[in-house]
Amino acid sequence: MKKHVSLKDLAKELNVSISTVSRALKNHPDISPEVCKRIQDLAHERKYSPNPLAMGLLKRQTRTIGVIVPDIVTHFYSSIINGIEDEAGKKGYYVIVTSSNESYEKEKHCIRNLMNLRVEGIIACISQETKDYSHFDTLLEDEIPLVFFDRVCRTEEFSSVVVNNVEASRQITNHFFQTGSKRIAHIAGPANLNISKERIEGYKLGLKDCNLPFDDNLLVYSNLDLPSATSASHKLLDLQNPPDAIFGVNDTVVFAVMKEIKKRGIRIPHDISLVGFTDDFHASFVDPPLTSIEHPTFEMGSKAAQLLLLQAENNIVAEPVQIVVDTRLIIRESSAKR
Amino acid sequence: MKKHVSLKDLAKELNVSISTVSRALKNHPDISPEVCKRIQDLAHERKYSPNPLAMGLLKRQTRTIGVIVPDIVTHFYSSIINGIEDEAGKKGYYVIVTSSNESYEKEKHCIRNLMNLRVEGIIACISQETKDYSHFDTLLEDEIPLVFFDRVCRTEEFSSVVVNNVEASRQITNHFFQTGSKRIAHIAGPANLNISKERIEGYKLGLKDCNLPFDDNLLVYSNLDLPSATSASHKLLDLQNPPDAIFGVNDTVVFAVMKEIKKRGIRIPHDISLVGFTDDFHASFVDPPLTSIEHPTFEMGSKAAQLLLLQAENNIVAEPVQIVVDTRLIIRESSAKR
DNA sequence: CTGAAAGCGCTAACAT
DNA sequence: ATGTTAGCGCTTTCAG
Repeated sequence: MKKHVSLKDLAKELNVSISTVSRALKNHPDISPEVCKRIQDLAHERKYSPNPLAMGLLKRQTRTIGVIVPDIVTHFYSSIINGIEDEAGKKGYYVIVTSSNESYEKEKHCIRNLMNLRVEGIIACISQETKDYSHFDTLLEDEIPLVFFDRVCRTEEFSSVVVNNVEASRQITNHFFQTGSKRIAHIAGPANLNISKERIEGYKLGLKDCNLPFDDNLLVYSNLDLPSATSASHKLLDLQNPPDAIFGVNDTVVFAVMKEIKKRGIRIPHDISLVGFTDDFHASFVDPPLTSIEHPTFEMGSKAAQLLLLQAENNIVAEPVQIVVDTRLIIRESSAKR
Repeated sequence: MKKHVSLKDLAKELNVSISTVSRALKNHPDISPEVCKRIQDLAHERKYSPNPLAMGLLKRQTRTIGVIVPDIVTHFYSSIINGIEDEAGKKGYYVIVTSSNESYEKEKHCIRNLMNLRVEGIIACISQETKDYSHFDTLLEDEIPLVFFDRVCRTEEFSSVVVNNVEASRQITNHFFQTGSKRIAHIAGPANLNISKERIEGYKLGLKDCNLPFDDNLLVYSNLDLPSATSASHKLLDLQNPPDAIFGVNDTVVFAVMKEIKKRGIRIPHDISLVGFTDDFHASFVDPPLTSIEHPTFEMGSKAAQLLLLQAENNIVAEPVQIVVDTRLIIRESSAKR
């Protein structure tokens, strides 16, 4: 790699001082127009660009923010990253994306890494394993802004961007009832996650709305991977009195359920209605097309970035706020019993 | 954001010089064991970590590599990014991911950005719009290693990781013939891309293998987005003598075709066999499950990173090599005519 | 064994 | 209007 041209190089070539060059490139009024032009021309010719490391060292800032996602290949996360990068890019920030792979240990590692890198803030979605939240203390201590999205914790201390989980799953439950389902089941995520708890709460509220009893057998827990979701669906389908409707904590889980249902020759939605939760890009391509809760992912990402950059740019840690974005139930054929 | 502790801070606290601290932390043999221990203990207590900006400035390296993808939400790319990050992480490099959004202008912008950031190398997949390749000259001039993957150019000058495109689409064509198809169509990508050209070449070779004539009407071009793919499928389905088999340049295109076919009540694979090309994670979830060419995406990413880091770490621009990874035809129901 | 000094590239206060 | 200097955090000669 060749050495990039520096102010010093330009200064030497033009027989002026480094500070003159520095000022000229910023159109400082003190510099005489001709000198200014000569310097700018040469800088342009030599393709000068300021060294961000030197600037960062001087200004004690890296113009970089870190992102921690449970995984990067799920459409939900990559789409949120898209929103984050868009917003950050507009403000001249770089984004370092790291993945916890749903592991608590890796999550801690990501934080340490990003802090060592001197990011000016972190946007995170906690891993499904994370039950202890003390690893975020260091951010508080060092006054590094942190914004959570989707899966959150310590919301009194950190800002967050979430969806109306309770309302959304209540809506799903009601939708099931309105389309003729009576035994509505829910495959929840890991019990420690707020999204799991809130979606369960909405589920129960929905049952109440419909005057349906809560049946213990119809609420099962699953980790957020295919094998776990498959075995969760076994639990439901093997019941003596199986459900006539299932909704899962997210689309990935529901895709697995769908596969299992088809394998058994059960018809969707005739025998069992099925609804997902994040409206993955592919929800409309599966067969039958999946009813799901549409998340404004890009917007969630850009909002989280806005929240973060507001703090990073002003070098403050603001009072925590929580932005709740609205979702929308997209009704497709998987729940069209009637 | 609080100031991170520096060597200077530690030195002051212990009444020693900065250089002593620096040496102690590296277990330099010159430093007396007790002093060494005292320093290391304090450093640990104060959570000292070296400032990467200062190090980078000194060593003229950022330990950062840049990635340019056409988009980040497509599973193919996010999975490759996964492989890149894994490999880079192991070697202590950070990864900055940027997206061209399939735009030539944005691609140029990404390169400029990454170079200004002083990345030590770039891994790129060119956008569908890119027909002129001179924007990569600057990398050559500055001797910054560049590795292409999937969609490549200037392979005499830059290393690359690609798949056996010709062979794979030849295999698809033969598979169609063997399962009873006679009028085999191909939806190709933009004509400027190597992947389009090579897949067309394999298609033609496959036809020859099967003694099938090449029919101009059965080869249509599409951009790599849903609307364009939809209109391409119209062209094929509206033919007086429509095809009985279609394969597309990638899965995204084929998903769009599938939707269109279903809308018209045509049966897959009974009336038309369908085959994709990247074996997107979701290929097995659509209905019917999609036959496709499985790409070892994670491996492609890590191989590209290996190729790049070998150069970055040794600060050389090596002789270009091309790694061709093998793909595998995964036969599912969308092409199971018999 | 330890410290002082220079320099990586840059800015800004302080000369001139 | 331009130059000099100090310092951001670190390593590495060179002195002692």
